[in-house]
Amino acid sequence: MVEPDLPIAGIGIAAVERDTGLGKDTLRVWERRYGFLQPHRDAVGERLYPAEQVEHLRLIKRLMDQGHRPGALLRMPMAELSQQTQKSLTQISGNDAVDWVMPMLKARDVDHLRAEFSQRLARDGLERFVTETVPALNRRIGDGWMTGEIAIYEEHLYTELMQNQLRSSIHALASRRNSPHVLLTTVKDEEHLLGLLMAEALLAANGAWCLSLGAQTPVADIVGAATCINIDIVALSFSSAYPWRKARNALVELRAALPGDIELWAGGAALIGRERMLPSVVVLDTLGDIGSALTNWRMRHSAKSEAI
Amino acid sequence: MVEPDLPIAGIGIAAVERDTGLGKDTLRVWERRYGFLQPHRDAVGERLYPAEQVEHLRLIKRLMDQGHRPGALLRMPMAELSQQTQKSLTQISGNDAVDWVMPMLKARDVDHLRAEFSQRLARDGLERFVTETVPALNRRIGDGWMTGEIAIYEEHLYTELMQNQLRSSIHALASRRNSPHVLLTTVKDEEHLLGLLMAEALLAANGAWCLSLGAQTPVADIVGAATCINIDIVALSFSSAYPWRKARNALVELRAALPGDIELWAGGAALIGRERMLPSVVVLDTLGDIGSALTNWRMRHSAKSEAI
DNA sequence: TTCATTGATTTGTCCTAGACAAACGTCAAG
DNA sequence: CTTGACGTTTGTCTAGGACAAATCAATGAA
Repeated sequence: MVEPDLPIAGIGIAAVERDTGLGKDTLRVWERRYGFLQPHRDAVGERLYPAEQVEHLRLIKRLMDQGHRPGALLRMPMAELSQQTQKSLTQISGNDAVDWVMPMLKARDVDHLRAEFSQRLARDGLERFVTETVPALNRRIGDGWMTGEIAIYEEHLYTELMQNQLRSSIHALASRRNSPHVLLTTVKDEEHLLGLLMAEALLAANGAWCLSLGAQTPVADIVGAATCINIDIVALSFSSAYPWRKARNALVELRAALPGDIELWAGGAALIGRERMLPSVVVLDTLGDIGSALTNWRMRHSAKSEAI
Repeated sequence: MVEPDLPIAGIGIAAVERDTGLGKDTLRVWERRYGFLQPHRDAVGERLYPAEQVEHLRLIKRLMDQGHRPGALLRMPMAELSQQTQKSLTQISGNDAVDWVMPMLKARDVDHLRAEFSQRLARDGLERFVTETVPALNRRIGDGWMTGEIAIYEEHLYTELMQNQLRSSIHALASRRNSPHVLLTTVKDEEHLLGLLMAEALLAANGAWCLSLGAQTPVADIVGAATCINIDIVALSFSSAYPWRKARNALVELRAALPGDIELWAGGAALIGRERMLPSVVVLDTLGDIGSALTNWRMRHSAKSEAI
């Protein structure tokens, strides 16, 4: 009876929300206010977005994540938009040091990718690998996705392989004495684990005792876990795709719910440049700050325990 | 200027969605239809949910995930609700062989848990560990959560530790010749990774070359990846919480989209006893079937390649 | 019995349009 | 250069109506 997969006119609004990260309400209000994007309607009057409009929306989202404001972008025709993206690309790449990843990914050469990751990690050391190589690779992959150079599942594949690499590195590390117990996780709707794993790797490499709860832990659970397991620091990661407003709300809520003697550390692209708006939260602008933040913690902590 | 943290009357609807996983629309329509949960309103008329109502909602969500229907739960008072949870677990437990896990979990003794997992794995071997110990532990943990014996984050904690254990075991294994290339993942809305990892561990232990894409890969991406990476078998996992009808639809859709020479294997509690309804899909009733299914594949495959 | 089909009910999601406040850009004054 | 006031932009909330997908209950067929 149900025989779909006719030449479909588009995808529903929920699917667009999932694919682009733009809320349903936002999509509807853009349409109402700016007359921007008139999706088709199905027999019942529900919106059906054709693939090219979704692509358009993803471009816009990407530029918004880089700091552009919606108002301007929405009035821009598609051509000018891709021109904008080109501009933002050129300032990044040009880093030939990571271009080796693309051919391997295109060739789906999983075994060689794994080997290359291991080799570079062994050669450069975990700290340099995580602070330099991995971010460069991430950017290269992100660009490749933007330009259509690689497909979505290839990005997915890269992420999965890198996560495994990091996990096994972390597993091999032991914690030092006089080091904080750190609880790592992400909040609801933030499912990017890669940034969290990178942070965990650096923390572990610096001797911290780490416990990751994985992605999307409810606030109440974070508080429960942190207070019961004798945790010193709760660390959260927010990817660039995460709306800054939601991140702030989550952090404020968590800070209020957490005992005062447990520190709250947060990092990720979504928070860069917003430190001033988050009092009583330690905002780490870059991965490199983790090391010094840990040193700082140790100093404060040893001073305090000596004082007692 | 912004000075929150007065004795707050509750949290906003977006925060409730984040914490409970129930959609905003759903929360509003429940209120309209069943008069269920009348949250306070702030000065602007926006909903403010007190903590106890959020707790109530989470209990309901939990029971819904176990297959109960909303209609009944929403009319039930809080007391009867917790009674329900009690009932559904007495039919299980009674396995003392895994009771050691509870005290450790209650004591948040992470280091000892890790050690205990490693030790049992080394003693019993990966195959027996995955087919016997882990399922028994999973059941024990599930019961403990239902009885309120352990908190949600403790379950979360257990899952995370066990996943890490399995991942590092898998990492140490190499694939044999004359073994299939297997792509593992779950479909949209199925986020339980533990079952998938258990399957991957068994496959890898039997010499298969495994590639996991993690959870919730879109069907189109699965097909794209499988056809490009020279995959022999696509393996999917469905937890007991997943509606079996949705699982069937996903499998049928995937089977149709996948080239005929790629096999489709599926397993998990959601599929038990439904094999007959899924022609041209290899349904694995128990984890123990994986070994024989692999042997079977090897026989068929070596026979075929000799025939050529 | 066991399995598929039909019809009634439940339940989640989408629709419209109005409203408001937080975030941001701009300009002026210290 | 920084700080504060003001206007604009922009996301999210609210309301009730509507529909279709999922599920339950009962029926008929193998």
